[in-house]
Amino acid sequence: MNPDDACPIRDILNRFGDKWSILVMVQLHRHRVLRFSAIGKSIPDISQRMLAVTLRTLEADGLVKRKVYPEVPPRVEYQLTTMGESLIPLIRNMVEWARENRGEIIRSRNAYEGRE
Amino acid sequence: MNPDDACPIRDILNRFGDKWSILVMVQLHRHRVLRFSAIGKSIPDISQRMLAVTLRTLEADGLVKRKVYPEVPPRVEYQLTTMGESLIPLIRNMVEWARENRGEIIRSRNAYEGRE
DNA sequence: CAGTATCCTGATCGATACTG
DNA sequence: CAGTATCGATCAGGATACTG
Repeated sequence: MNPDDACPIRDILNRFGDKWSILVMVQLHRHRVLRFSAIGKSIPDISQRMLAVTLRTLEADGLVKRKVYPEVPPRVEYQLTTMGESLIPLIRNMVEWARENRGEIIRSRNAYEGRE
Repeated sequence: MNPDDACPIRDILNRFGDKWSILVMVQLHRHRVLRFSAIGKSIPDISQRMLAVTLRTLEADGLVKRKVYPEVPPRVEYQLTTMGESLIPLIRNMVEWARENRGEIIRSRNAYEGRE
């Protein structure tokens, strides 16, 4: 009843409400481990900047682990942490819900447009 | 072609990534039915404008039903649609996850700050 | 009461160029 | 390869005032 009940979600969920975080996490989950450039290829329309920013944020939150190999040329590998993996089932549920309801939402939007 | 067309999750989830949609839906779920001003009171820091905008979007998407009573002064009641209700369990899971992991995320953020 | 209409600010995001 | 730096555009969101 207290609005604070939903407050933790605001802080946390806002991170995944951004444009790329969920997409990056899904790719990392699918491939287990990916290099920077490989994530970029798996998400063709993400810019280098936004990929870096997104990975930095996910890393800071402890959802993604970053491992640097001291080689030349440099190699950096990313993978989900245990906490990051624990979020995957929830993301999957959301995707599933979106798939099931997308048609109705689109229809509703069109109807709403037409009624004014 | 818009990438949102190909990726249902981006189109749908972006709506709930905004600042107020989830909070409004949670309030409507808890009270079953609420008037405009009552939602505002249950979410003290939402502006009148953002409440109206959020409700309009949720209504357009078919997640919230709006009922106007032809009275003076006007009375308008909002409640979740069936589709809106179907989203509540997923939101609850997200809130639950956020509660369980919030501590670790905060600690991770602090550690990340300190390491550079 | 239940909203609109304006105006404005800060954040988000993208393009481009550059680097260890 | 794996980034960072800089700039500019776009947009979500807030403050305030007004209305049927």
